[in-house]
Amino acid sequence: MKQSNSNPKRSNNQDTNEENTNNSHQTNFIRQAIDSDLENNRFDGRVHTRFPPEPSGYLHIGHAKAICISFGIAEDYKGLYNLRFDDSNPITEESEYVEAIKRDVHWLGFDWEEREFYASDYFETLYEYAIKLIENGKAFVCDLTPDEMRTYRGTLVTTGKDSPYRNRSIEENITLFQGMRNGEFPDGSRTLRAKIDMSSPNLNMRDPVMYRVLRSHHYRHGDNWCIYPTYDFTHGQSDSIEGVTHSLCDVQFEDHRPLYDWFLEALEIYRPRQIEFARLNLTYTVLGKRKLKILVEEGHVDGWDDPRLPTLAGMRRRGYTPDAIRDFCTRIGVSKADNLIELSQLEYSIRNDLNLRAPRVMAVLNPIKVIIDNYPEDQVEMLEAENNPEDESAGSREIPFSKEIYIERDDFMEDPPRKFYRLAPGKEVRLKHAYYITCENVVKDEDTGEILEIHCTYDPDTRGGWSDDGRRVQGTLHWVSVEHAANAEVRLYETLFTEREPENAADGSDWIQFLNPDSLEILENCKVEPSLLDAESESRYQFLRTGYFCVDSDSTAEKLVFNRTVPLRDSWAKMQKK
RNA sequence: AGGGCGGUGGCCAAGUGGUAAGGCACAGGUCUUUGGCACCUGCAUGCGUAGGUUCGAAUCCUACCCGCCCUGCCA
Repeated sequence: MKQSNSNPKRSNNQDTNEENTNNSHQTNFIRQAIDSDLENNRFDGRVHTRFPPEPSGYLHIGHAKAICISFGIAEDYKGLYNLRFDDSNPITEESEYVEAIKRDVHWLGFDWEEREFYASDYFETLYEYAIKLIENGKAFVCDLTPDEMRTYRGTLVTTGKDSPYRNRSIEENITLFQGMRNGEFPDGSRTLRAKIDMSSPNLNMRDPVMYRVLRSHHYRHGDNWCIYPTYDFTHGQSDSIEGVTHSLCDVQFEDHRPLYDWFLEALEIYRPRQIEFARLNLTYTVLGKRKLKILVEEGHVDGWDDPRLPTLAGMRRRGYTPDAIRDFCTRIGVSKADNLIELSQLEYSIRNDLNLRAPRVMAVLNPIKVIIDNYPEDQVEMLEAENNPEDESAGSREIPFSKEIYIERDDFMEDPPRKFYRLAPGKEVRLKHAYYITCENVVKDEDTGEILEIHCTYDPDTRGGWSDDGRRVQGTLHWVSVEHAANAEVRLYETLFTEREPENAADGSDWIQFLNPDSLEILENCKVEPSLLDAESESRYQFLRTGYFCVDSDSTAEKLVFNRTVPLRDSWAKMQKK
């Protein structure tokens, strides 16, 4: 019955497969730097990293890259990694984001154990650090307004000028800074600044702001503070406090590294090493907190977990697996060069993963009815179907077959072109797991000419899809029994943007104009095999011959809802385009 | 224009003076009860450009060109 198994060569390919997938020992410049630190015993043989998101938005695939780099390296080196919320700006931060970020990092498969930290928990220490710098004459309270400060800072090509408040006495600075903390001054009226060098070519070194007066409710510390430290005065010290060895971040912070080092040296505290890498860019989408936020808040998409979004929440809902995302991250590598990764690279990783784990199932997206004239009127046969040809342990199931079935409208053509291996008048095809059928005629709507039903005959000797006479058929179609079909809504997604680089398309123009009006197509009238009736939310399937789909959270027993994660590769479609 | 960082095939990316890994994409083929998967083959006489050093240069030197980032009391 079940044809003695497929290709024997398949099992021999394990080795090559292994090498291609297991890229975790790929080297890159960061690992080399760590290797060298290990050799020189720079951090007593420790490797300790961190991922420091600001809880002001959801994580996206670009963050996944950063997480995989920082946490992945720590895992490989048998080191430790911290999750630290960089929450020094109360205006944009919310605990909803904290929860979402934790959920997403866990989902990706990383466990930071008890090492969950909040930069805001270091506020008191940071304050003491600030006092210490003032006492050492390395920080001062400045009364310049934001506008004035901008003027004093100078430009890229001209040096800045010292603030007139730069030479206050230590005592006065202490008093004033305490006054700032005590709420004696209005928002924005004073800042605490590091006393570095107003003529530095690196603008970050031109007496950068360390503290600002800001009466804003902190999601974690309420109204305990009315001064908040800036990123520069928070990040490095947080790394230092936590004993991080390698602080891996985006290249945009390269210019901040001298300042990162300066604060730690001035404070005479432990100094981690910051190393920068290039952020991820992906074709046909935007990555970047503020842009994603605009898409969500202006209603261009349906929330942070809209399956069209490159957020981890959206990708999860779309059907992406953590393994696929991590595989993607290792495949794209790490360097400092600007990059723009092709979407096909991501799609490869998810197809590759789902091919091995997603059960096959039959679903007709655009149904057309087929009546098998010579099949007994009320007969129902249960036919065996393997669940996954790539995984024997997945077993098999039974699916009902009867006189009336649905097939895909695209699988029939009245006047087919050459090489159309599907159903057409007079042609014989195989119904997957079932029988060979031959098309005899079609019934059309007299007015519109639309095909209403297709009449076929079947060959009872081909049960299971095999013929003893060695006869071969050109094509194999998926189908669903009319009587047993379950109704489903299927959501098909295209890229969110029509441009490969929405941000760099027609120069200077607004990226949002390139939103793809066809990014979502809803098919209401899909017919799926009954085994799907008890499919759980987020479970993933391969709809035979069409793509990978997952059960959406909107799905109910009355109305199944599926999201298309990614279509199968389609060489027939490709051929037709030529 | 000042500073920082980059430039290896369509897209990523190894390469660290000894004669251009690998992946994705693409093209062709084998196999096939998924036009899927898998498998095979092809795909940089050249590493931003021009000079130089060397027996030998993507790797070293010089000059130039191009790209990205930096003028928030955001991170």
